[in-house]
Amino acid sequence: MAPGIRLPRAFYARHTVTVARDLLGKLVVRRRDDGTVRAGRIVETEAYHGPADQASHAHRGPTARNAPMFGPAGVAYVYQIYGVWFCLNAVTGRDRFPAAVLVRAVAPPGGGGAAKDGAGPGRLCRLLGIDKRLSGVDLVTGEELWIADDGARVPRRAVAAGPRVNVGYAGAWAARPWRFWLEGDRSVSR
DNA sequence: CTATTGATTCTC
DNA sequence: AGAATCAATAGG
Repeated sequence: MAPGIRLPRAFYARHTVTVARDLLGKLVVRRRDDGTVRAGRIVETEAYHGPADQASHAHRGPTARNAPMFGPAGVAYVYQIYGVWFCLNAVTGRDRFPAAVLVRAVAPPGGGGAAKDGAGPGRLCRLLGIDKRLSGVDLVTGEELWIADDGARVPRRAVAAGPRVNVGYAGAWAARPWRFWLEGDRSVSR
């Protein structure tokens, strides 16, 4: 069993941007089918908020792929991009309001290990063995994937904010400072 | 900077 | 049905 206390549904059921900031420093915990457990500390996130957010997959309404975003908070939304990479999101906000936080990068727990392995949303999913079978699983009650708080404190000044990446098509929404990361962490994507 | 890659989504 | 689109990444 990995260290820490699993985040409750109330953690996710807040404003997307608040959840994105608060997820920094938390642990993504993945239990694989063979029973082994892997974890990574979140060092970078992005917020996606509502049907009006042009950068969000939910902007064009519900589809088979983004259905979890329209459900209750505390559920995983995993999708495949460019045919190759998976990206992990945590659904946030009110039930039926499409919002989620993209986990963009994790650091190997314990500080050691290769920092590059968790830098970037695609690499993090490869590291933790996350694929789209995990889309729609409940992060609060599920046994395969959840997010935990091990008590690590994140100083306010260690958190940096800026525009989201690779969403240039989103017009004015692309400029919103809805990406958060831990300043100076080697695992933050670039 | 470009190539890759295939599920998902858009347009007939 | 076929065409266009990507919440990336690796390699020049």
